[in-house]
Amino acid sequence: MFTITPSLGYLVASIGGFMDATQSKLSNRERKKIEKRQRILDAAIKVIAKNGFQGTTVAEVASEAQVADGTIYLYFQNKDDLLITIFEETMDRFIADGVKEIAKRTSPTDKLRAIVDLHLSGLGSNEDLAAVFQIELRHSIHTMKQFSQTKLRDYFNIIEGVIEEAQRAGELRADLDPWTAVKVVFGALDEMATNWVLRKKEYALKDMAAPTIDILINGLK
Amino acid sequence: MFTITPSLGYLVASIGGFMDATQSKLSNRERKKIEKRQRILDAAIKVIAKNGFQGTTVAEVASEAQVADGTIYLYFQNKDDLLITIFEETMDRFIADGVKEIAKRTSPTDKLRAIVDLHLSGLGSNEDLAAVFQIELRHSIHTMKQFSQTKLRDYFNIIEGVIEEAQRAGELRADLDPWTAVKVVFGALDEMATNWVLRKKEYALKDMAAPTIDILINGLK
Amino acid sequence: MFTITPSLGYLVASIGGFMDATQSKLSNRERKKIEKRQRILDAAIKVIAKNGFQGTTVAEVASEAQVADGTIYLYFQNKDDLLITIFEETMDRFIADGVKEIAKRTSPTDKLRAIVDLHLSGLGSNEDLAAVFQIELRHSIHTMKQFSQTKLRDYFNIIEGVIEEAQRAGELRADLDPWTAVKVVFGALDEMATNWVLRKKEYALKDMAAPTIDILINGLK
Amino acid sequence: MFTITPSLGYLVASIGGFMDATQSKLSNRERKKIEKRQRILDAAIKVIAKNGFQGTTVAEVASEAQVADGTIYLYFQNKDDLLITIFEETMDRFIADGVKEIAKRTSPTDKLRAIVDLHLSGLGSNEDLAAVFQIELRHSIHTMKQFSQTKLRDYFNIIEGVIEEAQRAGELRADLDPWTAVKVVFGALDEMATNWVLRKKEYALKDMAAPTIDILINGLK
DNA sequence: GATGAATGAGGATTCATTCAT
DNA sequence: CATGAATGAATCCTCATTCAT
Repeated sequence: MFTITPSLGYLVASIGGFMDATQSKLSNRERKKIEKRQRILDAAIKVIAKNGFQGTTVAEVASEAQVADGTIYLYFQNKDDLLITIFEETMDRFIADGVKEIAKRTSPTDKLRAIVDLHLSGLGSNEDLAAVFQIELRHSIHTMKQFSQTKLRDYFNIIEGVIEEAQRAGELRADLDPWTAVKVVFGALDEMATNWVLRKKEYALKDMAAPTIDILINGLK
Repeated sequence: MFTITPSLGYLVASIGGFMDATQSKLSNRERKKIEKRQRILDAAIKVIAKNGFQGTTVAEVASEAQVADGTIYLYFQNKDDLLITIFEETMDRFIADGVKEIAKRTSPTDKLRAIVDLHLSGLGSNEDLAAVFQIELRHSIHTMKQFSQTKLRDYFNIIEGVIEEAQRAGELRADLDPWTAVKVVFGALDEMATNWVLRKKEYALKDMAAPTIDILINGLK
Repeated sequence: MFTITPSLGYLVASIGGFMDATQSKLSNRERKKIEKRQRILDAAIKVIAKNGFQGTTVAEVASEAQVADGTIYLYFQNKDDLLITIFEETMDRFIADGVKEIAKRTSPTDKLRAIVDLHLSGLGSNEDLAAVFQIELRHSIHTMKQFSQTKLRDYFNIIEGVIEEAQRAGELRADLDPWTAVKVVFGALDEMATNWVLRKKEYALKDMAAPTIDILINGLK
Repeated sequence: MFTITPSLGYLVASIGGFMDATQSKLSNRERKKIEKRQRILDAAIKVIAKNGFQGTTVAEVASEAQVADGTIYLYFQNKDDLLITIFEETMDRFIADGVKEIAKRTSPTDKLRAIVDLHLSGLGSNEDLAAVFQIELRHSIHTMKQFSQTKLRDYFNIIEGVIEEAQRAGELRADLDPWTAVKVVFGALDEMATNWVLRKKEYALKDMAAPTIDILINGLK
């Protein structure tokens, strides 16, 4: 049976907490702040997707978000923090969704299918976010020291957990190193997404889910 | 039998010519220029791998190459050109090597094995080059308009050719779209390399060749 | 009677509008911006007069104006724009003054006298501005493509209008091509000014008005 | 009778010497050097006319003259020296021609006519030279300290001599300050030339000689 | 809280000049 | 004599960040 690794436990909890916060009753002032914060994040995603992170000026994000330059700094520590926040909040959502979908299924192979589906449909539904994720973040993970690779590792852990479970259940070859298998799976998904971004999205990313799953499960079987 | 696609023919020829040129008799002055050019490129790879492309100053490349700042501009049009040249010359070498190795083999599956081997050993033998390739270039392909994706497409074409050949020979499933298969293969290789770079190379990249081939060929079979 | 040519009408209007704007109630912030802008322009005139346009660094203008380097770029697009603005705003003032003085007089010969007077006293009252006008601008009109010769043409048109009026009134020879006469008049004024600048102003420029008028009117009579 | 002012005497002598030098028998090597020097000067005039002095690179002059960059420095001290030489040698020719033509005529008014003719036809026959003279040199006289204004003064002296002679002969008004008259004359000629250069030479400059003389002599009469 | 004017450090690039060949 | 590769000082401009209003 698949169990959430300890390192993921806090996530579910914290996300839950976050959710609660947004749903609880907020004063008008607080609601406006949260909305403005989100407007800035959305503006950042849009602008970074177009110009790249380094090519993006704080001024342009501010303009796109319809706030003053200085306002950005009331919500984020600096330009880097903007990117880090985009990454972390999106990963939180991804991981939470992944955990939830996995919990719904019993067959490990189905769980793997669900991950592939979620990954590609999640990125495929927001072109700008996909561009930021596939291009800008990869870059920053390498450059920025502060960049938490924790979230990424969490995501990998989920996939690994599913694969190990499938191996134990006899649905996938047991002789494979699970970590290598994770990389092949993630690599295939990642390349699908990157390619889709670079090719300017001539097709729907989620349509690539079925053939990808086909090859992967076959290869791992 | 695998045949070099027309679009690749010129490459082999031009590289051959280039090789001849470097081996032919050169004046002292010409030899020095070629050496200095290479010294600058090597310095650029080293510095870009460490600081990222945007984080790299021309002055630092010059200093690393032990030339004056202005000298860089005698050999390259601008900072971008440095990156583009690194990409194109490396790809030329990769593609030429790939074409050569493929020509040596008759079994399509062996050809695929050779590609995986070459890809991972090629990047695994030069850590800095790998970092530039996996991180900085991916980023620049997205941002820079001038970036020729031709070389990348050439490389993809080679892989695609091998896969189609294998399908025709009955060694791989014929029902798969070759282009999707190419992406899965390239994606897996790419992720292996990126992961190796981000994980700071705790292991030898070429050692990942065997298990990767295993999964891929199995999945495509 | 002298009538403002259509192409000049907008000028008078716009200058009027501009004047109104500066006199209307402005917030403190707006007033400061206008003052700072003018301080930069004055600094630029001073420094360019001393070192020439190419010999002038943006840093020196900033230092003279007691602002940061970057501040220059909040008010002007680039270094060229600084020179163009000096030219255009000064010409606007010149032309507006000219039009006003001409309107006050009825005798065409008097109008010509007024132009000569204004031209020489205008330049003679600000040594630095004169240097920029006689030396640096002449150069830039030739080099910079963006340089609007419109203002200069406007000024020429005013002189031409007066000369034609004088010819119609029988005060000046009617057999002369007005355009040639304009060049002789402007040439004389221009040379007076240039000479004064190059000779380091050993005399008052406006004192040259009377003898210049004498020769010109005599020659055109 | 017109007499060469003392300050001009040396000129005629030195020019004579120069002439002799070029006409005397020269070794092949010496002839080639002189030719190369002239090729560089001509190239400089052409390039400076197109790009302005500051916009001109030594490399471009060298390329236009079909010599190596370093060769320029075998013939001229530095970039400035190139411009100064163009000015001085051209002025020498102008002044020598002027002196010669004046000597041929007896009527002071005719002498003035000759000066105007020579000035405009001299500049009008070489567009590039005219551009350099009217635009670039004016600028450099102001900026460069090393710039000898002696030659210009010599030229002015010639015109002044003719005007004084004409006044003594009763052909021109005696009440005018000759120096002012010189400026008006030179100013008119100069403006004609500058205007011709800036207007991209839509007409022949020498055709402006007659109407200009008309106004000037009338005005001075 | 929000603004946006001001700052000034930082970096790519140019080009006159030199000098080894 | 001539070459042209190499130098490196010099400068325009950008933009993240601050802070007075």
